[in-house]
Order: sequence, then C-alpha cells, then structure tokens
Amino acid sequence: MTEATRGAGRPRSERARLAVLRAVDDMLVEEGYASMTMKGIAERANVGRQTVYRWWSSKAEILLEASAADAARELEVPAHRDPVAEVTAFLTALTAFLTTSDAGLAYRALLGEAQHDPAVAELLQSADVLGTAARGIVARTTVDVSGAESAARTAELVGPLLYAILVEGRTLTPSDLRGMAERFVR
Amino acid sequence: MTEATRGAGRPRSERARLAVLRAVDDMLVEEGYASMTMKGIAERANVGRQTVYRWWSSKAEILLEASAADAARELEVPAHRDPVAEVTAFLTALTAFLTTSDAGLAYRALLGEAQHDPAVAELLQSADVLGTAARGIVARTTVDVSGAESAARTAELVGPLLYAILVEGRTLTPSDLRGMAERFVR
Amino acid sequence: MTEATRGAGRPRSERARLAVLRAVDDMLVEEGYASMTMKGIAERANVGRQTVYRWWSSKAEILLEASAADAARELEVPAHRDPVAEVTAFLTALTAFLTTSDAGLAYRALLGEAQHDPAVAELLQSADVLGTAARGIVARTTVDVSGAESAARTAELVGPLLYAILVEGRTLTPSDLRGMAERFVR
Amino acid sequence: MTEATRGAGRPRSERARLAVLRAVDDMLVEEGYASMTMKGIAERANVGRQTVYRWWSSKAEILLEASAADAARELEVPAHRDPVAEVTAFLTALTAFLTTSDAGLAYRALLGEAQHDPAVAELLQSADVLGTAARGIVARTTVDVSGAESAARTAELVGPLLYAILVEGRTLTPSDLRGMAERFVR
DNA sequence: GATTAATCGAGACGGTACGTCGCGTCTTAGT
DNA sequence: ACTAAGACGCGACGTACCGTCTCGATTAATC
Repeated sequence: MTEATRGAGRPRSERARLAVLRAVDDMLVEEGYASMTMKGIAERANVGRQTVYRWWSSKAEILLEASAADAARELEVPAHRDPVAEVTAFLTALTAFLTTSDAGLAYRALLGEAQHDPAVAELLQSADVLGTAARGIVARTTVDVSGAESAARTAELVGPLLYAILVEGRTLTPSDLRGMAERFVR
Repeated sequence: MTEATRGAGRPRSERARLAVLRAVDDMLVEEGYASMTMKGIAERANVGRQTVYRWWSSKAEILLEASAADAARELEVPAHRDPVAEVTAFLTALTAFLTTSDAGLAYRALLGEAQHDPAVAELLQSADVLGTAARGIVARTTVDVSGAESAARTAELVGPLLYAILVEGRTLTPSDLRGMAERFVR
Repeated sequence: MTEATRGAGRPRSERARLAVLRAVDDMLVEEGYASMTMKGIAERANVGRQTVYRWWSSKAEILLEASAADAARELEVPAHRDPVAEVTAFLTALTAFLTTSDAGLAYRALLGEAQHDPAVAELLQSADVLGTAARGIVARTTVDVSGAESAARTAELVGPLLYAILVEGRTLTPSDLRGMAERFVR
Repeated sequence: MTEATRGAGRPRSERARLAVLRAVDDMLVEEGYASMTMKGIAERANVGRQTVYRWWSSKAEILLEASAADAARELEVPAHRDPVAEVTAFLTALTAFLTTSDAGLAYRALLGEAQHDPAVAELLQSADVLGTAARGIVARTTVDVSGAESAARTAELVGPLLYAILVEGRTLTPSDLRGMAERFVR
C-alpha cells in the first residue's frame, strides 16, 4: 500500500477537497488573507465546517496547498546562455510573482503569518518555494558553488529584491532588475 | 500649540499610556503577537478598554510606539575606520535584533502583519526603522553614492540577511556575517 | 443595598431582558420547546448571544422567568361558598392551563425537562406553581388540615387531573371535572 | 406473513439488536437521558450508525423497547384478599419503579420527552405501561366499575402518587402509601 | 457452487447549535 | 474631559451530533 492504507469507511471526497482549495484561492484575491475565515471558506466551498477541519488545521495550511504548485511554476525560468539575462529573467519573474500573481499574494500572506506563528514558519520552510527556484538559478549561473557558498549566493540573489518589495514597498523598473542581475553575476 | 491644544477637562493620563506600552512589551514576549488582544492588553495594563481605543487604533500601532525607539537604538553602530568591520558590526547588530531582541520580535510581528494589512504596511514604512539605520552605514562605507544607487545598496546590505533569517530561518555564524560584509564592500 | 450593589460599569439593559422573555414566549408557541435554541432566541430578540448566556444558563431558566407570573395568575380562583363549585372552578382553570394556555405549555415543557435534568427539577420545585395554587384551595375547602395531611390532599386534588392530561392525553369534559371535584370534597 | 416476509439477503443481526438495547440501558443509568446520543449509542454498542437508524428512529423508541417489558414486570402485583393491602402493594411497587428502578428511570425520561414531542407522547400512550398495570388493580379492588368510571378510578389511583414524586419530588414513607391506599379504597 | 441482495462496521459528507472569546461601541459612576 | 468598569450587538472559533451517503466485507436464500 503506497498511499494511506485505504481502510474502511467512505473515502475522502475529491470534490470537497478541490472546492475548498478553489474557494481559498478566490477569497484571497477577493477579500484578502486577514478577513478570510475557516467558516467563510467552508460556506464558500459548500462544504461542512468539520470537513475543512478534518483535513487542514489552519487557513495557512489550505493556502499553501492551494498555491505551492502555482508558485513553483511561476518561478521557473528557461535556461539561457547569458547568465545576466537568465538572472534578470528570474528577478523579473520573482517581481511579478510577489506583486501581481495570486500565488505570490498567497506567499506573502503566508510569509507574514510565519513571522508570528512558528507552525506556519515551519510549514513554509518545508515547502521552500523561493529557495528551490533560486538554487536552480544559482547552480546554473555560478561556477564552483562550494556547498556552503550556495546558501549565501541564494540569499544574495533573492534577498535584495525581497527587501525592496516586502519591506520598502518599492516598485522596481526593468533597469533596476537588470542592475541587480549584473551586480549579482559580477 | 506646542503640545496638543491642551483644552479643558482631565488631561491624558501618562500613567495609563505607560502601562499600556509596558503591557504590550511584556505580552509580546510572554505569549506572542498573534494571541495578544486589545482586550487582553487593557486588562493587563489595568486600564479601561476605551482608553486603549482612544489613543491607538490597533495593536500594531501600540507595538510600534512601544518598540520603535528601542529598535533604532539597537541598530546604531559606532563609526569605524575599516568599512568591513563597520558593516560586520551592523550585520551582527541586525542579526541580534532580528533573532534575540524584544524590539526585533516586535518588528518581525509588524512586518508580518504588514503583508496582509496595508494600514500596517504604511505605518511601518513611515517609521522605516531598518532603512534609516542601513542608509547611515551605506553612506559611510560607500564612495559616490549617486542617490538612486543608494537604495539599491541598502537593499544589498540588508536583503540577504533578512532573507536568511526571516525566510529560511537560518542561524548565521560570525564568519557568515563577515563573509557577507566583505562581499558587500567588495 | 437591597438590589445587587449597583456597581460600576454599564447597567443591565432592561430592553434586552424584555426582548428575550418576549422572544421565548413567542417561540414556544410558534415552534415548540424542543426546537427552540439559545441561538434562535438571541436572534429573535435582536440580542447578542453572550447577553443571553450572561443572565440565564439555559432555555428552561428563561422560560420559567417568562411564564411563572402568568401561570400563577391563571390558576387563581375566586373564593366560593360552595366547596364543590370552588374545586370544580379550580380544576377547570387547571385544565385550561395545561391544555390551552401558553404559560401552561411552558409549564409542561419545563416539567418534561425536569424529568431528565435535575437542575430544571430543582428550579421548578422552587417555583412550585401548581402546589401554591392547590394548597390555597385545599386550605379553604377542607376542615382541620393537620399539616402533614395537607400535602396528601394537595396530591389528591391535582394528581388525578395531571395524570389524565399529561400521561393519558385524555380530554376531560365539564362533567368529568365536576365528578372529580365531588369525589375530592366527598 | 407471520414475521416480516423474510426475503432474500442477509437477515437482521440479533447480536446488533441486543447490543444496542443493552447499550441504551447502561448509558441511561451512567450518563442520563439528555446526554445520550444516537452516535454515542452506536459507538457504545460497537454497531454502525446506520444500523441504529435502520431499526429505530429515535432514542426514545430504543429506550421504550429496552424497558417496556421490564416496566410491566416490575408493576405486577399478586392478587390479595384484602383490597387495601393489594393497593398498598401496588403503590409501593410503583414508588420503587419511579424512584429506584432503571426501567422507571427510562419511563420518566420518556414521559418527560413526551411533554414536548408529540411523537414520543403517542408512542408512550400506545404502550400505556402505567395504565395497564393500574387498570388491573382497579378492576380487582372496586365493585361495579361502569366503564367510564374505570378511567376516573385509575387516575385517582395513580395520579396522587405521580404528582408527589414527579412534580413535588417528595419521598414517600410506607405509611404515606398505606394512607393513600386506604383513602383510595374508602 | 455461483449469484444475488440485504445486512454489517466504518467513517466522511453537508448541516447546525453549542458555549466561549474578542471585536469596537455604549453607558454608567467616579476623578 | 478623561478614567475604570462592564454590558451591549456581532460574529468567528473549534467541537459535537445530526441524519445521510458511500465504501468493502459478510451472510443467508435463490438459482
């Protein structure tokens, strides 16, 4: 048995699972993370309240399941011969993700929640959406990444952009991003 | 009017104000931001609920008032002849601030809240605790900072560390910080 | 202090109190005791749920407060020279109370609840609606009631009618009641 | 068809039926009628929830089936030459039934439920546990019971005791019962 | 002996009431 | 005018039980 023993009793409803994920996705955009409630999610999904609690323990958990796949896809960047071009493309994708995309909106909400809820913090780190995407770029654009250095390079790639957007709330122009990419590559 | 018109009637109670700020400080450490409530703050401070609402409109606002001064002080770093040493000192202070300090705990909570509450975001940007401290370091350690470049340099100084701590939850060694500082200065 | 110390804070709202009692009265008639809920009462009375719980601990308690006064009034019977006539009048009033009156409907519901909830049983016995009314009749229509005998006579007056209505669900004619009264007086 | 057409398919499980009746009996004593639930009964009996609903439509119905036979047996009183002695014996049995016996506990619970649930009321009247037992006594101890009078006599026999116990919650001594019996017989 | 059909246990489903908690407002008396 | 106290209407919390609905597994009677 590869998959959760398949025991007795009525099996989990895929219909309900998808309805909840869909509801969370929609509600995040329509009304924002803060005013989203477990009760509201259940009602929006036409699902019993208990059903939500049975499979997820918080709205953060639902949101992560609802957006992780989208996030990973949106941060994918095709390989490119020119390192600067590739890094620029990644930073552009990351900017779009953080400022425009629905999945990015979810990511910001989760990252925010993680600052005052250790459970969410762990959840988010185990998914490691940004890290995974960034490490790919680092590996392809940097020569001899000596393990320990990889982490530092990742932070240098993602950190400045994250700071500019999440902390300063700044809007970055394409040339800002190009500059960042050049400095990153040296 | 130097102070706030000073009309008739009983003046604002300094005792109540300090009790509230003190309560918020303590409660943040004891039980965390998320489970802190306006009701709880008032009771802890032995203050009427209305009194809290009269002077602050959210727990974020109280928390900012309670911790902004401490934050600024903790991020001050003495000038140093060697740029690398100064930057390392700043990064060390920032690390301590974000991982150990009470004021830093408050800052993280506020930064988190800001991700899903625009009002808090604005509040936090207007205080700009990190930016102010970082810009001082940038100005002293970099030659010819051409206005626009200053912002980019600030992001490069603070961003990587912020990412490592807030997003990755990583623990940084002194040599990690030294390395970061060297790369920052070139 | 005769009344409950009259301390600090906003005083209890008489408006809310009456709205709840009124709502319970109406709902009992409209939908019955069983399907009445604390939530429903609060909503019907346009009152917060907490407000209901603050002053009453169960729907039985509210119902008793709402109907005790009415019940006592409905069971009052004017003194009469002829004992048989007076007892007949009382039994007629009691029949009407138990089968027709709103207050009687409440009483039956409470008496029912009392059978499986000791708290309600005690509540109901302390009010002692039926006993009070019946003892008056017994005292006026029986000579030399030697204390201990009074209780037995009360049971003989009220018991048979109660059994016929509550247990058998029988409908009693005026001549049934007259017969009961005659046998009671001898 | 003597039994229930006996079609194809798996026959009803006697094991399950008895387990449910047993569970209800036990739970009534252990936790009381009010806090007994269909879910709890099923779990206690190690029986599927659907199985309970398939054969009974409410806990009242189960309880009646579980206790009716016991009740009838407990209220049986041997014939006696002396009418007063026989009536006293019956009242004593009835008192024990209502205050001590498990079946009596069930009866009180059902009688209570009947006050606010017409379905239970009908169910209980169709079983008529008390009436059947009482009518036997009335027939044996009274001469010329003219049909219509029988009902009145039954009410006079059972009513006062029922009132004393169920409404007043009084504890009756043997001499109280003897007195009642004497007055009943004249 | 295989098929058929109703049962069994388990347990998820959409609902809804529970009693509690915090919200932000209000109404007191007291300073 | 401001204070502490505390009730107000509101609505989300997480839990429990409702009665229904699948599931796979039994268990006879019928073919």
